Amino acid sequence: MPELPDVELVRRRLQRGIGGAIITAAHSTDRRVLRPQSPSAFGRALSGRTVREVNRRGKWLRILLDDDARLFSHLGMTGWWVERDRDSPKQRSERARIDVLRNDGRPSSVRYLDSRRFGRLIVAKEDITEWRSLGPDPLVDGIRVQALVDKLGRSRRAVKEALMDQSVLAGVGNILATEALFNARIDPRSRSDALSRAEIGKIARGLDTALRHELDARERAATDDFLDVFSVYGRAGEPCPRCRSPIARVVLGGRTTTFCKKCQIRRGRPAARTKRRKTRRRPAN
DNA sequence: CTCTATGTTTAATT
DNA sequence: GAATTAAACATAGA
Repeated sequence: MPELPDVELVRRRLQRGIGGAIITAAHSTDRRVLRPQSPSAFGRALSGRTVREVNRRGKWLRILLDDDARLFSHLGMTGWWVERDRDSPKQRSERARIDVLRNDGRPSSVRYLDSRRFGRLIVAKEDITEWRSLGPDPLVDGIRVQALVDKLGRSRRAVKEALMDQSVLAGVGNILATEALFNARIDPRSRSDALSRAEIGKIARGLDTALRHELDARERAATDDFLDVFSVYGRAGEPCPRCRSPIARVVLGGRTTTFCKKCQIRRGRPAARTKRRKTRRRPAN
């Protein structure tokens, strides 16, 4: 579930649950999620510390501690944090837990759930490269059209692939990019550097609209379940909500992309590439 | 059984 | 070198 709106919701939840609290215990034994750190380092770095604040940039969360150490959390594809009673049993997908004593005196516990384990937990003394190399965050920094023009105008990739580049705008994933381009009425296969300034302005607006719509839906949702509040994402074959023509499906940058061929305008095509012989790589076994 | 999935990194290829 | 691509990671659900 994690794209920017989901991660922002999780940030607020963590801030409420453990912001200002003393960590009484922290455990994780999952070497996949902790890669490449040792499970003992996780507990050692967190236990006894006080949580100063919980921040977010793009899809990364940062939990700042009183000794200036910090825990970074990326949710991958299926990661999620939940607040539970301290004695609440471990779920199958639980990969880590942090138990705290809040300053209102109430004990609490947050659990990291992640069935596929694409997510990561990283303890560090300073900001990690993955965090520092993120582009501007649409909520934290706002979306500046000129910055987008500078970046998109220099890329020859399909505009949707460029939008999902975390150094262009942090937090834009497959859903947001798909929805933003539908709102902007621009074909996701358009060559990024073929777009006019006005069109990039429309993408910025479309992104802002999609972002607020999803954040709003997340805020009022009663559960953590996947929310289907999208115009075209996941709707291949269904009628376009604007013109009723069937929604098309293509693959860009390895990700399923849906759009309306009728009302999303194409601006140039991706760079011509020489045909390539079909080759098969043997799986690393 | 097959196919798909909200993300990122890595190795291979142009 | 850069840029682009498919595959890999691991699991659940339809």
